[in-house]
Order: sequence, then structure tokens, then C-alpha cells
Amino acid sequence: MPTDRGQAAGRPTISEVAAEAGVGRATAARTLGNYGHVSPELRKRVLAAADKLGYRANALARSMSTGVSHTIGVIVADIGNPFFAGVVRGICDASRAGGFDTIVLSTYEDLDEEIAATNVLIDKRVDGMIIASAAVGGRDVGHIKEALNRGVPVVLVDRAVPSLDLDAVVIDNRDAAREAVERLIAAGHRRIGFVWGPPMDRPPATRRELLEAASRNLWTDGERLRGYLDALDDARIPFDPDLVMVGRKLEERVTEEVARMVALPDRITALFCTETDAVTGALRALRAAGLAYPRDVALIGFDDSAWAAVMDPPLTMIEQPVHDLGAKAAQVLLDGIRGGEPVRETHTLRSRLVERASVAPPPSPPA
Amino acid sequence: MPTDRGQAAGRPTISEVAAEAGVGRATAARTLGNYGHVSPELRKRVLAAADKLGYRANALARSMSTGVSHTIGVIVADIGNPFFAGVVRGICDASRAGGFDTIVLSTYEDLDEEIAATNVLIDKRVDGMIIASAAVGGRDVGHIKEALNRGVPVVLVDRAVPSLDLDAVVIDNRDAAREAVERLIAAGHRRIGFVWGPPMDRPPATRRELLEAASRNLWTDGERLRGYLDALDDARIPFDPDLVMVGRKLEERVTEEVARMVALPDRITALFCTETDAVTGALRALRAAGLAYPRDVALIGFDDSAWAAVMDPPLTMIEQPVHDLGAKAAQVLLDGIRGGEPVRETHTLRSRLVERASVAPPPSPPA
DNA sequence: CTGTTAGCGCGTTCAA
DNA sequence: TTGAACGCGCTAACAG
Repeated sequence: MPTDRGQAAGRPTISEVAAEAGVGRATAARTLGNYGHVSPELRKRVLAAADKLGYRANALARSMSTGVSHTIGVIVADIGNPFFAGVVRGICDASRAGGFDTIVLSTYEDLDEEIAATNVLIDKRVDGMIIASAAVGGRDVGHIKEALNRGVPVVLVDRAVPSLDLDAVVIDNRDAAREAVERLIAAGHRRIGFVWGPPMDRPPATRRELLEAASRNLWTDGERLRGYLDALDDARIPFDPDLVMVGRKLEERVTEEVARMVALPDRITALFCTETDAVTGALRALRAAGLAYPRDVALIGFDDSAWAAVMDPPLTMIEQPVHDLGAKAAQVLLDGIRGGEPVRETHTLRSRLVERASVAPPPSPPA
Repeated sequence: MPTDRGQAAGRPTISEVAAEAGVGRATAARTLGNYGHVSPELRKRVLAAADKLGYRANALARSMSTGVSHTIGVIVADIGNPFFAGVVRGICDASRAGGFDTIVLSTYEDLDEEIAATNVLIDKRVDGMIIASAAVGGRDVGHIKEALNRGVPVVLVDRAVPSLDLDAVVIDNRDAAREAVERLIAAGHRRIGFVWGPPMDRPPATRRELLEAASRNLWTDGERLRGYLDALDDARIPFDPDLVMVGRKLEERVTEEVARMVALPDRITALFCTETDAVTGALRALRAAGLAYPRDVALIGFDDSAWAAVMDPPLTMIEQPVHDLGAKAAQVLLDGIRGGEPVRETHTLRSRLVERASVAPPPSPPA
């Protein structure tokens, strides 16, 4: 008596279809798998039998013998974050169009979680993976290299890892940030707050210290900080550590920090926010301080949304090609899986500064 | 000479580990699979060998023989939508905590896509699925029944399907909507716009016609409409078809429709929006018409967010327990998979009306 | 406690 | 063109 191990109820196998149709397994397999040659006559009988039994191929078994799962894995920090949700949607769309399914894993910005996630994907024998990695280089890219060693193509999305020679689909964060801050400077601002910077135990004493912390943290954040500094340098505006928020990235902390910057003797007159949560946090602080934008404080932030457009006044924001970021990453990955030449280049998509009405000259123009 | 079929480079199998350790396959399998009894001595040798070879279990092969994939499938309308992104995050969190991975598929509200998605999941032999279904009952639930027939547990999330006796995790949309509209009525409003209603070719002539269209469409939307009508009925306010938007659910269309309602001889003084896009669309229309909220038009909408709280004035919104919706659904599903009694009940989570400042009495109080 | 053996369902040679 | 037989990597009986 055969056990039922591995065979749930109501799941006919190809053998059963073959029996029903009165043909050999192989013939059934050929018709159902759409390969080889089968006489129209038998073909019809097999199809009829399959239909009658409600046959559905077991993708697992198929993957076992072909070694291909038609599945790609995606690792992002937080699937609940609208930015990543948009990217993932782009990935799903493009991969589905290419006949692939998607497994999504969230890491919450934790490298150990990220490593565990790559292992899960390796175990599940995905054909490739797309990672928005929290790794910054050095020794924390071991898991990515391992995937590569095991023959699993990897493409990076949103976050590049400079030390890794890999396909990556990103925007030019540094340039986008610089453009935004330049816009602020052009309006006459010189005291420009930066929210948020890298996690640090204590405020940086020097610019060098800040940059070092940044280089040990998220690639995107570091780039955006550099863009901010670039713009300051170009305008010969001295860097003031008091004007950057460091530490844990929480909306409430933004509110506190902006309140601090706004209470400074030589207070900020403009604010550059590197993320949506930073924008909302900043807005809270401004209101609490009885300050209005753009009259008292000008504001530009990352990640445009429908909300930013309906604020009153509407917000000037940086728009990222969220969907395209994901779609492009999936396309590059699929090309790689299909054996295209592994070019290993960085694909830089264009972001856009959407100018609306949150930027105005500072209250009292500097002397 | 064995072919390399199905065996990519650098992927040692359990047999190789066994050979390396000088033990039988089964012993290696037992240690690596953490089952049965193995002497500490051999165990150590196996582990060492596995580590040396960089062994990683092939989850596919394991699933084949156990019939369990430790993977659940999720089908939602749009993973890029912040609401669903939050739900999916809840699902991922809870299922990961239970040792399961997640495959996510988007359907874009298309029933055929949804059917295709269930087939993909069946083929991949997921252990269960969570669906936010566009099905409303009748004949379009065939795919769900089929999954059930094949022994795949299904739990519904966000959207119940009344005709189906299934576990479902939802909020009480009808009650939430009624509460919101009652709040508007309590403030003195009688001309309350409803955005958005069901897709219809032309505006409904009667209330009956509208309800019929609603019952042929998304469950959540229908419930929210009923809640709106409930509140109107309780207050003996006559239903006016001119005050509901029907047709395609696009942000731009909301803007047009709200503009229309606001230009009516007996114009609306309040607005109830069933979705975030409806809120932003409405806000656009109000601004274009030179109307301010809550002074000229009061406003309540579904799906609270950080943005709604920082608007000026801040918006009164209905908050859904997004993450919990997903987490609970995953828990119920996992219980089912683990063979808990299939209770098949509807789990109703609590939503909350977050009162802020977008509701005020109508401009000129009704006589 | 250990090793041998038989499947899981499918793709794929190879002989007929 | 067709069907029998083998292998993918693993788990689980069974025998020792």
C-alpha cells in the first residue's frame, strides 16, 4: 500500500492522466509540458483526460528536474514602506510579464535578516534575486557573494554597493540632493537643515566625522548627505554640524530635532528632508513652533506623493521613478537569467525635482 | 556519466555531505534535517562536512517528499497601494514568525488575473493562501472553491465574500462608514457627497439601482456605501443620486465629480471619501473651487496616514489596523495549515475614527 | 542508533 | 511517434 506522503488529496499526477488517457507517462508529459512531438490524436486524448481530472502541473517537481524555478526573490527593507511597495510592484509587473513569480522578504534594515533572507532564497532555488541591501561593503557583502558563487544572479536596486561589481538600478541620489539644496540656496538660504543623517551616538564634532559615519551606513543616505555638502561647498556656505540630524530615524525624533534647529540663535530658514517621514515630522515641528512654510522656513523633501501635491501650499519634492526602478531591475535580472552577457553595470534612472510652492526666500535676507 | 541536469554548480547535495563525513545518506539527512536520533559523534562529523562543503538544503526537494512547502501565497489587488503594502507586511511578519515564506501576486482588481494567480500558487504547492478577492460571489468564486477542493486552505483578507463560508479577516466597513457620516450629520450637514461609489455606465436613477451596482462590485465599497445610506436613513435625510460619484475610480475623476457636486444649486457641504485617492482628488477640487475645509466643506476619509495628520487643518480620518489585518490573516491561515479546527469565521478587527479638524458645521446652518 | 531502499512528480534519454 | 527506465535531492519506512 503506497503512502500518501507528499501527495495531497485531489491532485492528479501526470501518471494518472496518462492512465486515464490510455497512453504512456511520457506522452502525457510531452503534451502537458508542451515539448517533443505527439500525434494529434493522442494529444487530444491526453488533454481531455487532464481536463477531466483537473490536472495541474506540480511546479516543484518540474523545478526539480529542470533546475529552474521560474521564480525570483526580492529582498527589501520594508515592504510596508510606500517607496519599496512601489518598487516591488514594478518588479512583480516586469517579472510576471517575463513568466516569473516573486517571493518577497523584508529585512527591516537588519543585516542578519538580510543574510537569512538570501539563504531562504537560495534554499528555495530561485533563479535570481533583487536586493535593496543594507550592506555598505567590506565584510557585510559575504551573503551576496555567496549567492553569486552558487550561481544565483543578483541585481541591486535602490541601493548600490560600490565595492561590489554588480548590476544595480538606482537614481543619482547625490545629484538629486544637490539639485534640491541648490534650489534652496538660489532662493537665498544659507542656514539649511538636513534631516536625516546617519545614525550616530552623539552629534558629529566635524564634517569628517559625519561623513565617516555616513559611509558606514545606508548608501542612499550617504549619497544624499554628500549632495547636500556639495551644494553647500559650491556656494561656499560653511558646514554647521548643528544643522544636521543624526541618530535613530524616527518621525518623532525629526520633530524634536527640527524644533531644536528652529530655536537656534541663528536658526535655519530652510530644510532638506531625505525621506517622507522626515517631511511629515518636520511639518509637525514647524506647526508646533508657529512657523509657516515657505514664509518662515523653506522645504524640500524626497519622495513625492499625491499628498505632497495637495498640501497647502503644495510641497516641492523630489520624485523617484519608483515603478521603473523595480521594473528595470527585474528586466536586467531576467536578461541575466536568460544568459545574456553579464555586463554588470550601474543603471542610473532619472529622478526629478517637482517644483511647487514650499520654497521662498528667507524671511530677512542675509546682509 | 551523470548529466548536470537540475544541478547547478557549487551546490553540494546531502549525499556528498554524507560521503565527506563517511556516513550514510540517512544519517546526514537526519542531522541536517533535525529529526530522528544521531549519535553526537556522527552528528559532529556531518555538521563539519556540511559546513566545509557549504551545504544548503534544497527546499524544493524537501517539499517534494514532505508535501509541505512552508510557503504561503498572497493575492492582493495592488501591492503598490500603501494599504495593501501594509497588509502584506503584516502577513510577511506573522508568517515569517511561523516559519513560512511568502509569495505575493498582484491582480489589479482583475478577476482573470486573480484566477491565474491562484493557479500559480496551486502549481507551486503553497501550503495555503490569503486573498483579497475581487470576487463578489456567485460564479466568480470558482477558483477559490477549487483551491479549497485541492486541499489548500484559504483565508480572505480585507474583503469578505458573503456567499463563501470561509475564514475572513476584515473590518466593519459599513459601521465605520456610518460612524463617519453620522459625525458629519451631527455637525449639521445634510448635503453629504459620497466618493466613490461603484463603477456604473451612467449615474443611477434610483437608490435601488445604485445598490444593485454596488452588490456587483467590490465588497468593501458596497459596505461603505451601505454605511453612508444607513446614516442618511437614520437621520431621515433623503438620498440624492447627484451626490454620489460613480464610474471609474480615478483621482482625476474625483476632482471633476467633486467640482460638480460643489457647483450644484443646493451644493454639498460635506464629503465622505472611501479611499485615500478620493481624499486627495477631493482636496484638489476644493482648492480649485476656492473652497476651504472645514469652513466651506467638511471632510472625512478612509485610510489615515501621517500626511493626513500634518495637513493644515489636519484631516479627520478612518484608521484601519492595516498591519494587524495582515498579521491576523496569516495567523488564522497558519492555524489552519497546522490542522487546527477549521472554524471558518469572520474576524472583524476594529477600525477607528481619528477626529482631527476637517469637520465643522456647514457655512449657513439649515433652517 | 545506523544504513539501505523506496518513493515524491516530473523531464529526458534510449530503444522500440 | 511512443513508452520504459532513470535521475533530480530529499524524507521516511524498514531492517540491521
